[in-house]
Amino acid sequence: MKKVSVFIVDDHYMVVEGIRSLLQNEKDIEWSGHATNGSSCRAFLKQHQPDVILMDINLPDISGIDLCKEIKEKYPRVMILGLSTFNQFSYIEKMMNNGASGYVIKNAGKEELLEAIITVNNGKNYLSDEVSQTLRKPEASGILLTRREKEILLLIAEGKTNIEISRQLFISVNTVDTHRKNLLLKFESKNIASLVRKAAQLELI
Amino acid sequence: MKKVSVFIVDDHYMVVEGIRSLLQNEKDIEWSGHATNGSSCRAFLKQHQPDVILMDINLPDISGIDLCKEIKEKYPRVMILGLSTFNQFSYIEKMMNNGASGYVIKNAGKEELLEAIITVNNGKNYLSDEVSQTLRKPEASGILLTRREKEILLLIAEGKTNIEISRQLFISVNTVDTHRKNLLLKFESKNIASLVRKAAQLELI
DNA sequence: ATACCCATCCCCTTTTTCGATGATTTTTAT
DNA sequence: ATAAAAATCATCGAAAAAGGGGATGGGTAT
Repeated sequence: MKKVSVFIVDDHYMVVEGIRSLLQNEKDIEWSGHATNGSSCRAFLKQHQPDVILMDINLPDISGIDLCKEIKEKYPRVMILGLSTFNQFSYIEKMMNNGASGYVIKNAGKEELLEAIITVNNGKNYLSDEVSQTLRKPEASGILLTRREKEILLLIAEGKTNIEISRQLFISVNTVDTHRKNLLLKFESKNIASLVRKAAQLELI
Repeated sequence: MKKVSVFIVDDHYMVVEGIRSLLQNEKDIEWSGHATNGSSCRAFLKQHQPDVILMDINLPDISGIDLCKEIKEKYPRVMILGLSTFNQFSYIEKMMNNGASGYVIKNAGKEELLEAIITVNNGKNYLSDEVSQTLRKPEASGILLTRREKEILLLIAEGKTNIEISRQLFISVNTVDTHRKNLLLKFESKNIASLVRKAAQLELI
């Protein structure tokens, strides 16, 4: 069986070093290299395409979420594993929506990391129990938001007014207002302040 | 010269592995062990006292900030180096106030880490340029609120209206309104949604 | 003593949100 | 294919917040 080549993008030297150390003696894994930011990652990919990229969400020059999308558009055969300190719903969701095949938290052990790499290399998705549990979290808290509602919740939390949101999404102010009202209902909040706080506590924003 | 024994407390396995890998061939350093949470760290310290502890700020069972204080009270001779993903004023400040001798960001390289360990082991403080730069501008990350403003911020985030707040605090609605305006100014927010989000992200509410 | 910050209070106008309903079209799921 | 869910648009009035002024005492630190 051919070795799986792994490339890592993470600005935290200690994490890169840790993963290198974890993987270096694995016979099925080939260390392809690493980058500490988005642009050097792009430069590397022009020369080589690894099988799997481990990608941190927080990079100095670009969000790992955007970089993920960009890479999947150019090199769809490269599998991407999100990598982050945070087991946070919004991050995981965005990475998966942007084409990532899995998501691993940095406290994962060697076995989990290996399993994740092998799994996504075989074209399947990998989410650890912990992560997929987090993906189900909004249900657990009893608040199920639609795609549009999540989108609008984010914009509200950024401080956008209804009119600004309506322009940005090319919909009527009335529609934005309706979504806003539905959000207030779902969060059992009587105003935006308490809504934003609850959303922040559920780590939805 | 006696080797410096180093113990690490971090719940991120990959970081522990990375640091171990970085330090394992250093002749001046002795790997003392690691813990992934506060309680196993306490248990270890009852048996052995390393020269230096590398301590993550975000631990599952206790904040590294509190743990730092606790350890320095019991074992003042143990030197503590804060370790975090974040170059954030409030964290650095709290760690140093609780007895840490230094603070290292996880993207630090081998040389910096070594220098930090050696320096704090000699009883001196170590702050990287990056970190001490952050410490010099408190306004950058920390918004200074007055007592009353904090109080009112909390009530706003709970969804109270100005009138409700005024009744609760036995002050005029106008006063509450003024505080609200000042909060918006200080947070550079144009409405409550963005204010609450920023406050939540700074963990003020 | 004299600035300075804080907390308090007041007025005004414009903009936005909230609350209550109703309805149509588009998507999604079974 | 059909039913359910989501997204869309709308009107109305009341309430609240945003944005702009200005003003008064009470500590407190130099």
